[in-house]
Amino acid sequence: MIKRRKNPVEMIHTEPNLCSTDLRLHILHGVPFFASLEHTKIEEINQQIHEKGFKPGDYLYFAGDPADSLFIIAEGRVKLLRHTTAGKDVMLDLLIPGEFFGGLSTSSSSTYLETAQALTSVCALSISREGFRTILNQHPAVGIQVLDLVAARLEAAHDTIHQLSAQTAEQRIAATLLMLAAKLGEPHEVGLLIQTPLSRDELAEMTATTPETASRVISQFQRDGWIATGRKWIALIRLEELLQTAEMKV
Amino acid sequence: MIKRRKNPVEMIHTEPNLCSTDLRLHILHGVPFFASLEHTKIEEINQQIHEKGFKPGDYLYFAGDPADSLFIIAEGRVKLLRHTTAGKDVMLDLLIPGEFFGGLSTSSSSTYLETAQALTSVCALSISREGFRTILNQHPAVGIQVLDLVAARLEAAHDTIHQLSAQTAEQRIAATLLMLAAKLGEPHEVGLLIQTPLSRDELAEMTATTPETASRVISQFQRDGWIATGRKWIALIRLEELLQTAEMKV
DNA sequence: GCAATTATCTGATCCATATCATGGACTGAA
DNA sequence: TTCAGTCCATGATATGGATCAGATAATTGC
Repeated sequence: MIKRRKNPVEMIHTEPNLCSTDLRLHILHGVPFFASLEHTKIEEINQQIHEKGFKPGDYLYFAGDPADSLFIIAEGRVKLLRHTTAGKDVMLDLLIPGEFFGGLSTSSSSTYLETAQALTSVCALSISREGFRTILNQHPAVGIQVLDLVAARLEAAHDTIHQLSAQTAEQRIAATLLMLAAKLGEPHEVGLLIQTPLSRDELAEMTATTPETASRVISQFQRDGWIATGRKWIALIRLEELLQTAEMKV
Repeated sequence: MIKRRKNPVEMIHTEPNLCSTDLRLHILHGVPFFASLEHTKIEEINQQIHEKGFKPGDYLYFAGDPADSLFIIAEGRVKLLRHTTAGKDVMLDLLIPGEFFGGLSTSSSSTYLETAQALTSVCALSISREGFRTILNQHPAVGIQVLDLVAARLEAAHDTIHQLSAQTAEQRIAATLLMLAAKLGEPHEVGLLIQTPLSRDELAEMTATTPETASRVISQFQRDGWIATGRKWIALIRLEELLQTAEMKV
């Protein structure tokens, strides 16, 4: 019987409301769509940026709130959720430092459609929609890079629609683990560790399954030796087998 | 027993390769992201545009083809498909005149991820990716409008993910009929006619169901008096009941 | 006008996963 | 160290929809 290990996921320790100026500038420089800007431009942008800290479980905003700000994660992890009227949550994205979310809603939709919730301690930077629009007008190269990133998200959403339409729960879970490892994976003695807290509930939210189904599949993957896992953590060991499962013909 | 009617959907008669210059300029003026450009600019853009005609069933391009052009539909209807290895098609979008598709793939994906297929006779305009990028660089307002349109598509894709994750086949079909009526609906004596050829197979492709399930649900909606339907056509009669079905708690 | 083909409808059966329930293990606070 | 709360694992049962099959109706081509 495989003995469960202590949770190897590092809990990110950010004091709420403690984003240093150095961290902000470091993050802003690292944001892909500002990469084409000069240092002085980024410092100008920094003047328009607000910052806020959140504890795990805190909500950055709710669906239905006025969509007046764009957010960028400086530290921590955030999930974007849509709620059903039956109370079931669907996780649309798990975001990491440097990623933006929130105020891209078009003018025809003046409220947030998703809810943003902190998975860990989070420091988030925000800029008003007007401020962001001004940057887009003044710097076409920024607009093109944002367009490329949103187009890439649209392709990823189409991947998900494809999976949900034609794949089994096991295939979707295998594919999701591989996607998370590509995004958040860190080599660790237990395997390629997905470096974020990840409960069976959250995995179910991402794969259109229930916690019970996620638990059955994850347990089977562990018995097969493909992953190592415990409470709120998963590390991949046999990526090749997971890849074959994800791509298997139905 | 409800007697089936002759197909009220008008078959669009476009001679392949016969987009008049008038039609081209009319369409280019109507494209939302060119709305901010002056007439002389649009005529300049018209110089870079190629046109091509397609018969129903023809493929504009296949998944895996080099992604070198952006397309705009001048006339007709096009569907975007992703194929599974098991041969099941998933329809991601049904596009109408004025809508663009194709060459927004980011540089990390140099081939088309979807297949584009003509549902009717189609006249399509195309411009190279380089040409389109030049327009974006020269006209920031165009880039911002394209960004808004792609962001709106991302929201629609998230809607679909939400539906696929948490709704029944009947709810998804009701929601899809309403979406199609909002996009393509024309008042007709049979009801609000979805003005495109639409078989049970195609409806199944859009709703992650099978043609048999689509047929059962559509027959039930007709028996309930909510729609009128026949071979390859559907008209909505009781939109309120369909809306309630789509939003019903699971 | 008729035959062939295509599209739709309906029935029977099967299955993947949800639902409901229970027990065990781990974590954190007192 | 203990206990309450949370998370996970597993079993039994129910169900929505897929699969397979056959019949009927509409359309198209000769």
